[in-house]
Amino acid sequence: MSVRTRFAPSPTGFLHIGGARTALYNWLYAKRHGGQFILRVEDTDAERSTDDSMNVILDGLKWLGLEWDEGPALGGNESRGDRGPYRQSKRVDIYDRYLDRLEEAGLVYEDEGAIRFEVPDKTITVNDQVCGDVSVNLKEQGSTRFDPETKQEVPANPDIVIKRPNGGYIFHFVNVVDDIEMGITHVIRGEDHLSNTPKHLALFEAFGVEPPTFAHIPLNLNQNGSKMSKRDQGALIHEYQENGFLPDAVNNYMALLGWSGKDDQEIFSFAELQQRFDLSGINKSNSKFDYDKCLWVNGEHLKQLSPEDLATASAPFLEKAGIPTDDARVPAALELARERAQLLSEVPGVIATIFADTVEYDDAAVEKVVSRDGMADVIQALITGLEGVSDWNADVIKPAIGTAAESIGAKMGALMMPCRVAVMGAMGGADLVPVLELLGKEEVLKRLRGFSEKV
RNA sequence: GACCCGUUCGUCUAGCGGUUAGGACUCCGCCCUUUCACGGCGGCAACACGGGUUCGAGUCCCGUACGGGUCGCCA
Repeated sequence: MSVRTRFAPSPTGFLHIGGARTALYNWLYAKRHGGQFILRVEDTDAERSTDDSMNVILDGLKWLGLEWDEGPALGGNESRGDRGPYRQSKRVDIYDRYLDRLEEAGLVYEDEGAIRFEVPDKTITVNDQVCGDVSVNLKEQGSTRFDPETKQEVPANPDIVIKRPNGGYIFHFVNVVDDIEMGITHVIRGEDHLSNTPKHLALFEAFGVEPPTFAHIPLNLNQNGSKMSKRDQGALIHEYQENGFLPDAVNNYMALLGWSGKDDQEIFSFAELQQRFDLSGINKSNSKFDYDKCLWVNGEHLKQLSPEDLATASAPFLEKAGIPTDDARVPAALELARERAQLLSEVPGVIATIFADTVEYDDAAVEKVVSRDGMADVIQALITGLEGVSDWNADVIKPAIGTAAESIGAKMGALMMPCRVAVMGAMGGADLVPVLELLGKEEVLKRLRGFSEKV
């Protein structure tokens, strides 16, 4: 039987990193085993669900490259796949049919207008692929309830509500019905659902259906050790896109948060993840999100990007910074930028000066250079030395700076930083000599002369 | 509070009875670069605690502590 996994988000208006990671694991598992990845939108709570909030999630999945074989189509009501519809709000007739079956079997009853499913009084064991066997008796466990207000145990009805008085169906019921109807073979979901799973198993049994394989993955926590909320840094997928992360880098980092390839490899291409990912590599304990490491992973992916992909990925950020993407110097500039940027959003900052009409001087950097003795001579030597360069390319420029240094009895190193600040405006940035080449002789001399007035 | 899951450097992790407990991020040195980075090398830093089992426990068992989760007519 072919593997079928699903991601079943509730349309909240955000694609959260926890949800995205769950989607990733389901996607990888399905692809690894040549199966299908299904997207199903759990919008039974009509008041909270809008098309817009659903589309945010769909957009996020598409950005990550987690395309679904079956599910709703972006922006509209069309869907692909023959087991739809893939939005629970459109599946009410199916749920009605399944409820009829439970009624015929005498397993449900009415309670103050709601419909309850009577759970069996016996031990139910979840054979979880990550957590092992977990056993519980729902009748015993659910016979009391903790009241957070009074902090006391109060009597409770262990039978689960599956339909509201207003006719709306409840998560546990629709989740199981849809997994049956959609032929889901493997349920990979957050560990917060582990305690719900015995209820789901009871429903599978009531329908006489063999349940899917379950794998509950550990949760991602924030730096404080509590569940990531949308306010935490790195929590929302669309922010990764805006901040200049590469989708594959985000996938890479998410995979690492809870899964290990069991060797020392940390950087995985998307294709490698598909090859390597397996449930046996999922670890049991919750992890804390580390933004710094996520940045590092992104930087590594940036280095490995082909020149073409780098250009494509950088384009929106260059445009936002006013750098013309059709400038012939852009490819060379991007090569200079990639090795010192961790985010695409940092790329323009590294190379902007190449395309600028005027230099933006960093006051601290200028101060540091200008305060040195003999700086006027240094700048003048640079001007004179570079004026004499006829064939303007890096191989000639660099020795010319050395010669200029000799002319005033200085070492070349003593000229590099002043030259950098004079021409680029700051102590940091892209490799100096290639920048000089890209800038062109005329512009470099113009900047040096302009700077000499500051000295 | 009851039930469930977990616990190796600050963080992500390797380890599946015998290891100088390995790697990565971060941080700090040094080297390379006659600039900024990259890179290379090195350093700091961990088996929650207490009992067992065993010739021998990070690895197995039981407690305790701590963390997380669930206990809805949310998903």
